[in-house]
Amino acid sequence: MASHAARGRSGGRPTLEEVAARAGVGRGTVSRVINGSPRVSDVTRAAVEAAVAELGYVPNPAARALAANRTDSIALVVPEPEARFFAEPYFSDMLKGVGAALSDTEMQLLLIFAGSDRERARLAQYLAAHRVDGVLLVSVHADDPLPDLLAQLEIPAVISGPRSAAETLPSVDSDNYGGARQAVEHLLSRGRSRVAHITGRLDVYGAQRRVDGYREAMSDAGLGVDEGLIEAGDFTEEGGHRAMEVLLERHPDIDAVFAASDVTASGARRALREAGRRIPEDVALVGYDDSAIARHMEPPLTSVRQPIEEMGRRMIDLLLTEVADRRPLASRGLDRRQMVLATELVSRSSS
Amino acid sequence: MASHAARGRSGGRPTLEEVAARAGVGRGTVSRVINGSPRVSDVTRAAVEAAVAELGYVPNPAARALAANRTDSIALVVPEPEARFFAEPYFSDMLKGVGAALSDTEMQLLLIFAGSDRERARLAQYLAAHRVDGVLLVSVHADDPLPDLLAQLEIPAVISGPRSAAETLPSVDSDNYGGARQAVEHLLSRGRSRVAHITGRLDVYGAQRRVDGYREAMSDAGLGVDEGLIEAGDFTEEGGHRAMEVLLERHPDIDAVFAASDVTASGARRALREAGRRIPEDVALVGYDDSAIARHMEPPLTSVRQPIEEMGRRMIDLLLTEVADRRPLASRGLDRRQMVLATELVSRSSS
DNA sequence: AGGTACTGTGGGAGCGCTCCCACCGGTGAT
DNA sequence: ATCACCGGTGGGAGCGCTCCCACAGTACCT
Repeated sequence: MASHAARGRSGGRPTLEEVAARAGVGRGTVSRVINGSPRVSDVTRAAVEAAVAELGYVPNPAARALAANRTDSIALVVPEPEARFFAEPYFSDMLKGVGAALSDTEMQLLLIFAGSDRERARLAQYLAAHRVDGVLLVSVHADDPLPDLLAQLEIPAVISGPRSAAETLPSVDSDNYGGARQAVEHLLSRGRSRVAHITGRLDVYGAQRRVDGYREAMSDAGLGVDEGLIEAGDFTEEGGHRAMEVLLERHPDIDAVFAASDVTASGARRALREAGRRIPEDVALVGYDDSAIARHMEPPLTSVRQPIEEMGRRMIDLLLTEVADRRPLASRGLDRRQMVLATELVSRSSS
Repeated sequence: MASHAARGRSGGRPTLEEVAARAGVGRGTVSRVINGSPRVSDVTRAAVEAAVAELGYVPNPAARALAANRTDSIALVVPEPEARFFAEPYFSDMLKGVGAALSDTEMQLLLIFAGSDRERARLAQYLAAHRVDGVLLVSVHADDPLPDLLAQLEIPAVISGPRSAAETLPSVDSDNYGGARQAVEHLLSRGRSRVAHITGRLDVYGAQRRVDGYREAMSDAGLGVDEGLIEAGDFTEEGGHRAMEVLLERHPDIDAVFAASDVTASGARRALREAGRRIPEDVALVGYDDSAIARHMEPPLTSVRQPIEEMGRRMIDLLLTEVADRRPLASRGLDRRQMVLATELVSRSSS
């Protein structure tokens, strides 16, 4: 009869109230069971769970969000046009790690692109409406206003790749400096000495750190730093190609290249081939990211592996902590909030 | 003073009520302005808009969802592992079209992968909670239970690529049959006659239709259909490679291949190269999708272009109509709900 | 015996909207 | 004048939850 009344009344989805009636308990108790509170006796819990199952009850997320003031979803914000998102394996790996970390959770992930001004305006609106409990920021440029907006709206955020050495947001990064050193030291250990570097976009802090690593590895090896061996790229294939052409023109005797990304290395490889250079006989090549591109290049590309999936997972960990701790910002320490993960050199036949 | 009271009371985000007080009107009126109802005088509207701007009011989506019983978001469901999503340009193009169509709207797009059983269970839960107003289904297999689940939950859905000739869901498709005919007729017009076909996954209706197109084009040309010239692929590079090997073994005299996707064609190309066949001199090759792969292949690949972005846009149109019309399903006609878009052959040097 | 404490429970209040009905005054038909 | 009607408006009710306070019951001290 209770069941009949419950089902009959609405014809639509059952509510908490109906489950409560069915189980012969109060609303509060059902809510406790649904939310896994320990303060419910086993008997009652079982009765409620039975009622939930019989009625096919599923909580209404809108009601929950309104009452509890949380959405149970977080956004992965990509401040790039979609095209780059698909082109660079970095993002798909990141998404994989994030997805994995989230699959144990009730949290829903939203993927938001903010490449164009229009998309950014939309995003701002979205955030202002507090449609997410937290934000994962990937690939942010130094002058991006997004972090400030987030701070102003008091939305917890974690950034991958700090914007500078003085990053205030919690961040997860790989050791760009160390990775670059590994790459250069590897090339030097192979007997190369005219090692060039094609950088990434220099408004990305990680790209700068790779340059630092390159410089110091060269200098520590007693080779000094020839600024002419450094040429700016932008993480794209085309940028790598162009930079390599410039470098070859300037220093035809280059015997090794450290490129700031695999995609960049792929462009460099093309330029090297066009110039009749053999890889690795004439010029050894090392990339960064250890993406699918590296494995499938001809010859297979030596590359610095960043634990990107792992980074994604760590970012989620940090973010969920931020979201859970709703303590005032000031009372929190900056202790465990900046993490740096080690890189690994994957040696293949290009070097 | 009103402003002071409004801001002072909560310290948090302003509410409709506070905007109303500030503008000296009732709640209902503010709601009307926010939602663009025409039943508001210009003077009042201006006053409300001013108050909204001054207070920086942004509607609370949770409250709105609860009261209005809609979420203003739709999901793009990809029943594939993420890897395939990134590997196949089909999805990124689709996403682009969908995103473009949605950018004029208040609707938010969610991207949901349902590759693993675990992800599917999550998705089912998500849909049961009615967290989206509608669903876009991409790349659905014939035996997928998702459409039934959606029907049962009464969630509007649009499918890209009908599951069969008797598809009941609204759908947007490209003319697979016609596209295949174009491809084959093109090869025949180039003087080829031993034309092989590497199919897609045959549990995808579109792949079947391409086979139909191939068969009828061959038969209409008076060449008859040699079943030995048809070999099943699965839309992957590896599948294309394998199928091509089989075909070459069976019919070494093949002089043309129509592959069911560019990725498949890429695999076929590799097998042809390995067998010492030149493209197009010995064997002409035509793909399907006109993706970036086709443009960058060597030699550039002739391919059938599907207007994927356009399909994405049309799907959104259909879906938004479904969502708006909340009429009982029975009272609706099936009239304009199945659309088929024309394909176009892009001729390049592989044929 | 009377506290005191704690577990388990019920249910009121309230989250911020939308929906809808009631109402006001002005207009045109009768 | 009378009435119907309509554009414009205010505000009550209610959406389905969570939060929290109140309170019954049991157990364990003094």
